Amino acid sequence: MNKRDLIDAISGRLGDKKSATEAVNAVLETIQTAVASGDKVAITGFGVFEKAERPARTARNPATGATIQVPESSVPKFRPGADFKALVNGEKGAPAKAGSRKK
Amino acid sequence: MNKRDLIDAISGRLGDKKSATEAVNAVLETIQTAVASGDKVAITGFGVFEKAERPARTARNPATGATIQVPESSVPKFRPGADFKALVNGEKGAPAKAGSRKK
DNA sequence: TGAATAATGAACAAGCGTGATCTGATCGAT
DNA sequence: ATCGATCAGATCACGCTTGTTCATTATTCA
Repeated sequence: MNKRDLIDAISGRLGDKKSATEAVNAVLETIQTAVASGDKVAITGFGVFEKAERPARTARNPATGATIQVPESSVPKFRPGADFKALVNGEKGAPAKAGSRKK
Repeated sequence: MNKRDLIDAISGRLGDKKSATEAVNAVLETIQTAVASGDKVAITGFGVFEKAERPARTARNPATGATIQVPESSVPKFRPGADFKALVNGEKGAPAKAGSRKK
C-alpha cells in the first residue's frame, strides 16, 4: 500500500480526497518536524515516535572491508504501542476501541 | 508531545481542531488496520510500516531469571525514510519540500 | 476514571553501513 | 484521472554492535 491508497482509504472517512491528502501530509509533516525538534511524539495506543541519538560507532565498509568511524547520527525511532501490537497479533478487530482488557 | 499537542499543532494547518482530531484518528487507524492486514504501508520520504513476523525464540524473565519460550509474535515495524532521517539529522529545514536535491 | 507507558536487566539474534543499480513510488502535466 | 519523468527504496556482503523481549508497578494520558 502506498500513499495514494492510504489517502484513498482515508478519504472514505473524511469524505473528500483533497481533505484526506491535506490531512495525511499535515500529520506526517507535523510528526517529522516534532521528532526533528527533539520532542518525542507519544500517542497512546499507536506508538511513540522519538529521536534516538546514536553515538559514533565502528562500522565496516563491506565493499572494501575497511573499518570506518561513523559519526553521531540521530535517527527517528518508532516504538509500537500496546493496541497496535495487539491488533497486528490479531487479538483485536478494530483499533481505537480500547475496551478489551485481557488482564 | 502527546496526541493532544499533535492535534493542536495540526489544527493550525487544517484550521479546525475537530477536523484535525478526525484526521489524526483516521490516519492512525487506517495505518493500523492496513498493517494488521499484512499490507505494508510504504510512504516515500516518511517511512514504511510493515508487519514483521518474528518466530518463537528464547527470552528471559528478569524477575526470576528463568528462560522462557516466546511464541510467534507479529509486531509492527517502522522503517524511517531518507527524508525523515535527513530531517532528524538536521540536514533539512522542512519536510515535503523535496526541492532540495543535494545529489 | 481507566488504562497505557516507562524503566529495569541480561542473553540471544538480527541489524547495520557503504554504494550502485533496478524497480517502484511520487508528483506534476495533460 | 492517467501517463511520464524523476527520485527514493531495496538489495547484498562482512564483521561488530545494538536492539529486543519478558514482567511489574507508579504515573500520566485519554
